[in-house]
Amino acid sequence: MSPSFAASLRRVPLFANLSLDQLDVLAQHVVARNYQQGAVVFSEGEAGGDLLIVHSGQVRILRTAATGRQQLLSIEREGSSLGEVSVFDRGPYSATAIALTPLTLLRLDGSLFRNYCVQHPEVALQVIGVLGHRLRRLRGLVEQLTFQSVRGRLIAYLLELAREQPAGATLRLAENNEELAVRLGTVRELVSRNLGRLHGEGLIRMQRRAVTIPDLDALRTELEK
Amino acid sequence: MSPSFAASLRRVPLFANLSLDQLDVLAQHVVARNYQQGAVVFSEGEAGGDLLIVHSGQVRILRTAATGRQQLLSIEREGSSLGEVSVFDRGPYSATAIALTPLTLLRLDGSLFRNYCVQHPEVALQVIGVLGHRLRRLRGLVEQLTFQSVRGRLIAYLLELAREQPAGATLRLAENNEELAVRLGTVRELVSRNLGRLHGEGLIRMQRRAVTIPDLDALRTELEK
DNA sequence: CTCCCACCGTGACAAAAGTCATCGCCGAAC
DNA sequence: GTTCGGCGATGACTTTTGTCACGGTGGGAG
Repeated sequence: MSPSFAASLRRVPLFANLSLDQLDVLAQHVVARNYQQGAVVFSEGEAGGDLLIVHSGQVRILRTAATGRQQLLSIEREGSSLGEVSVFDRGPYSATAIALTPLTLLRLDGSLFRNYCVQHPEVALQVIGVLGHRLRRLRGLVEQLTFQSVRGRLIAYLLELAREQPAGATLRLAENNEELAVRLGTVRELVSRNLGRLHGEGLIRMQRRAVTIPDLDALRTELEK
Repeated sequence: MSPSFAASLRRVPLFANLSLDQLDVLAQHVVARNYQQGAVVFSEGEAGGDLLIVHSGQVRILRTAATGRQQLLSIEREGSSLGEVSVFDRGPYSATAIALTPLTLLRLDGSLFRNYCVQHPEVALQVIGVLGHRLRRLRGLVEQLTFQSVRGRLIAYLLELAREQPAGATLRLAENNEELAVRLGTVRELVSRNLGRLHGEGLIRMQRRAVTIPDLDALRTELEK
């Protein structure tokens, strides 16, 4: 017997407006699949078509260049959905998805989901909401990439991390410099140098991968120029 | 008497699935407004909420930095819609819209349109389609910005223009270097220099603003490195 | 015809980004 | 304890990007 995924679907924003009964029905159409950490879930250009939902774990969504350089677009966690765009325009995936942790995805047939959206416009509106959110974030990324230096993007990211933390707390960089580089759209060395420079200037303190920001405002000011 | 805008609405992809009668109904709720060339339709951060439709003319959608530099996100023409994201999440506009030509926009009340999407899920699906398209384009932009030099982006743009032309034809640059810079996310001088360099290398021929590409493949190859 | 003015082109720098190679350190495996 | 491998730091350069300042030009307004 396959387990019921209704409980998992309940945590999916896309399905926020559905009743438990409705979730049960959907859950019966869902197929689970596991991925090892580092596994490629799908690649840019590949044909998509189904809706994927993160049941557990995290996925990196990124774009890859021929040179091997990568740019992180987002990280999707439990409850997030992937590949909605492909579901609706039936086009290929426009990015690559790689399991950041051990990962379980639920797959829902594309045409089934499309139909479901027609039958349940609330769900369609949620899809719109999710896409809208992505669009906003992506525009932010574009802005950072065109207007800010690597330094600026790094500072912005540190400030973002700091916002999720109690003020003054030391934050652990979960990623290594290579991953940070992918996030910021640059290369390892520049991350290293810029962290070093920020440290040298006293704007951050660092020991190992633990960062403290002695003066948030000073860092913020730095961002404006 | 206000004119009927049903004919105009017919050309809007969002409403592609609606009958003429339905369009007539919608048309009655629409308010037109004119803008001079160069006029700011809305600014980033401003509160939105209504759906805007390009009745005639063109709008530039762009993001602006504090320094005055700009990055073009898209150009919307007759039949395109603006501000869908704000309609559905009721957030502020995430970009600035500026009339590129004399412009007439139709405005449709946000909550009315949201309701309409619930009543007519086909319309909601079209919204999803439009947002999906934007997302794809924007990801392409992100890729260009992170992986390509100004030169590369310029070449890519020239090739894109060339694709819309009969092969071998000379293409007119409709934009001046300043506007090209905004499109490519850089500054005027770099556009000038890079065009000059491409010319010097024989990859393009230029007289005034008329560009010919003697060897498309040569230019394409150039892009890969 | 002449005078502007909007645009283009460029030289000269300064700063940032990216590449390559090398060194050192820490922690896990043996 | 020793070894090895992954990761971070960094020096030395090259290339690209961006800034400032000027000089030139062509086309429209008067």
